[in-house]
Amino acid sequence: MLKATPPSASVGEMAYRRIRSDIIFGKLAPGQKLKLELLREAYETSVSTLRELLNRLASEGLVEAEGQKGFMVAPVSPENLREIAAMRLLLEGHALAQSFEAGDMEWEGRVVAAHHKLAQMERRMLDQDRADPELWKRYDWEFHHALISACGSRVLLETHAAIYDKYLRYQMVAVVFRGEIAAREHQILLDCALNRDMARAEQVLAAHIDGCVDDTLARSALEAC
Amino acid sequence: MLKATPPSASVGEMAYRRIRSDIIFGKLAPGQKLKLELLREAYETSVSTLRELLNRLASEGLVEAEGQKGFMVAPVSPENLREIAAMRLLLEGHALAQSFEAGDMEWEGRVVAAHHKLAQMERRMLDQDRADPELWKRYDWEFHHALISACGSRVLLETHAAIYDKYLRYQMVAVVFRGEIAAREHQILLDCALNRDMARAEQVLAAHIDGCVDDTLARSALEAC
DNA sequence: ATCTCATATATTATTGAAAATGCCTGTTGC
DNA sequence: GCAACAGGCATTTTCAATAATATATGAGAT
Repeated sequence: MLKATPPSASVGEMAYRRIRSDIIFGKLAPGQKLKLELLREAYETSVSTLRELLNRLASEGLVEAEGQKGFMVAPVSPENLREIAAMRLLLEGHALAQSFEAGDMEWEGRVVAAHHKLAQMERRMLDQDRADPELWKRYDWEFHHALISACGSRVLLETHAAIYDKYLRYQMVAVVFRGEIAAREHQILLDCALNRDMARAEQVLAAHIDGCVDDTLARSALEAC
Repeated sequence: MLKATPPSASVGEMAYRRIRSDIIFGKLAPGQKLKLELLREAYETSVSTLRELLNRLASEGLVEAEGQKGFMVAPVSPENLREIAAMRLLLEGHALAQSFEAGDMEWEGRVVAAHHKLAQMERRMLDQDRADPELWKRYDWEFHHALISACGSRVLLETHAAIYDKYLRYQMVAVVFRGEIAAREHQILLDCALNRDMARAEQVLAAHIDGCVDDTLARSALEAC
């Protein structure tokens, strides 16, 4: 997810990242039609290159591609959010359990480091000082990813990453900041990780995700979709 | 998965299905380099169109796309098979439980119908008479899909379908036919569904999948990868 | 007024060619 | 003999133009 830009990247790869990011962070609105000609100007690339990455995004589920009628940003709905949240919980919960089993010292280091960065950021966000949602969400991702990084399954990690990004889009369209609650839950998750307390971790993770879903649904006009 | 060809389909869509099928059924070998020019001739389409669907397949994980070096069929490995099998079990098990909860009469009908077709096919396979692995595997898919079709989550069903196809490729590269065992397990799964016996279903499903994995690993030269 | 059909416009899907990049080979210098 | 560099070939990546398809517009009939 949102990898920091690797040294060199092809034109298509750059455009892919930009469009993907613009969808996730709501600059391209859900349901919006994606006209090739307009995108070509906006992202400075040719239609063929565009079609390549739009197909990729369609396969990921961030855009829809009903045949012969072009592309549009994947629409959002409360049901879809709930399904994605449930999916995230299923994948992340399972990965968490396996990570707790297999995690070594190296893993603990990653978790502690990621939590430190996230916690600092959360403190800053609460001070209203320099709120940078994109960076904050990157740290949130890095923490959750670190927690499950010892699960031992690439397939699981990749599937989780794909779902996480879709989940993230919902959070961004209704810019939620459940600062204090989330921060406390992150703290608890860290403690659970270090003590390998899976039962409590699962519980907190469920509350963490469900809470965000409720918040997102409540604060946005999503119900009206 | 392997939808029966819809009435009209665009050139790209046709080529996509053919290549996808050729990968899953082993006509395009794992690790094989996919040269645009050769594919263009073989599938009678242009490079740009090809790149569109190769990008799609790359996003699905059936081909790899290391940047500036073209495409190749996704390689196989024992670890990857085990990860995919574990993933299938996680998704299918969860979906099964929810399906058992929510399944109505309509669902039971679908399950019974799908099982009937599959059972007939399995009988035919055992007679060595007209062995058609592609059709057999389609029915296998339809049965497993019917079982979880009442789970209530599109996201879950789509994610499961993607994983199932990758799993299927492993079965095809080492054409396994565990006829009698699989048939009996399918029968038990049907009974469990009608009786909503989730505990036993989970158990059988795990054995079903694990058994196939062991068989695939044992019968193929996959260990050497 | 509204519905239908034909025409025109806009948009997408597909193609083939040009530019960029990686890869192999053969040669030169040490 | 071996390593490194340069040139040429193979392949991929990107582009702009053509063909196919869908959407919008408007005239004529009911």
